[in-house]
Amino acid sequence: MKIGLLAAKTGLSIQTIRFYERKSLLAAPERTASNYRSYSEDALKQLLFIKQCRALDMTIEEIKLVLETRANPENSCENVNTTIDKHVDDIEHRIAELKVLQETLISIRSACDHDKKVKECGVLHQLDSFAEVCSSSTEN
Amino acid sequence: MKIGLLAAKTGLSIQTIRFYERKSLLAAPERTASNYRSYSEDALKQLLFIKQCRALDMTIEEIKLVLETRANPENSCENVNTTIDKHVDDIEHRIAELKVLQETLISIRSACDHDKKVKECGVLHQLDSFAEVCSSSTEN
DNA sequence: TGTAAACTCTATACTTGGTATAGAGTCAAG
DNA sequence: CTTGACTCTATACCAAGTATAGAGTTTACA
Repeated sequence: MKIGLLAAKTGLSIQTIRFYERKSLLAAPERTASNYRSYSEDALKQLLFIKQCRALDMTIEEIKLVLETRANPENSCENVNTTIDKHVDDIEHRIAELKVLQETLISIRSACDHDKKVKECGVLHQLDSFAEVCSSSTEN
Repeated sequence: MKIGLLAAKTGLSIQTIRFYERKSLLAAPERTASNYRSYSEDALKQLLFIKQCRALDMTIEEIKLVLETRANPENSCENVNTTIDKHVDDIEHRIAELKVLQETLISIRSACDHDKKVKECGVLHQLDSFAEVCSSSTEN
């Protein structure tokens, strides 16, 4: 099958498929006489696997590692599990960071309830205050 | 003050300061006879303000908007508040997405408790299953 | 058979928020 | 007077794609 059909079947864009090939996530396929890429069913399955991994927010390097491991059925799957575990950890950290951020933003936002002028805006004053504190502390 | 001192005072790198200038977040400063950038205290305050906004994960475009609004004390602060509100919303969405992701990953991870071989690894089978489902459904 | 639309090819530039480098010029201390 | 620290511009790089130009190919329809 040609790249357009593969793109339609996977829901990925043509450029993304070529991008994955460049990144060695997907083996370079056969070419027709006119130099068009010609894909097998295996390529389709591989792409769907990759898409699933990307949906789990794994990086291309992580996916590459998983694919390499998967390629040999006798391999230990240890580093696949390690990759997933690390990934779970990363996301946990990110969620924690975003929660702190969220609270900070909500607290700042509460400083200006109504539509005021810039000079009276509590939000802007809050954003400023950090700058002032740091500025004076560096003047020592 | 020269850029190295400004970098030390703000905790930003020299390249980042020049980058903000290129992005018009920071006005181009005076230059010395030898073409070195020469910054005022106001530039320091502005940079700390920007740093605070970046710590809140605001984009450069968002910060630019806030800075422009802030520049005129008689302006309404409405769009500053709108920016913060939108930002809170964005983060909320992102947290929700990450939570779903986290659950999916943990569920997948639970499919392989011990260090097995690739062919027996429940994690890999889970990652595969999505591909198989999609693959067969596109064969209709 | 002609031709126009739809498809594919490569190569390149753009995005965000910086970071890192090369190669050149400048300044201060010993 | 030279060495080291500083600064300058310009350029390339990162992730994970997206978008474009300009050329060649295939398919459909008249």
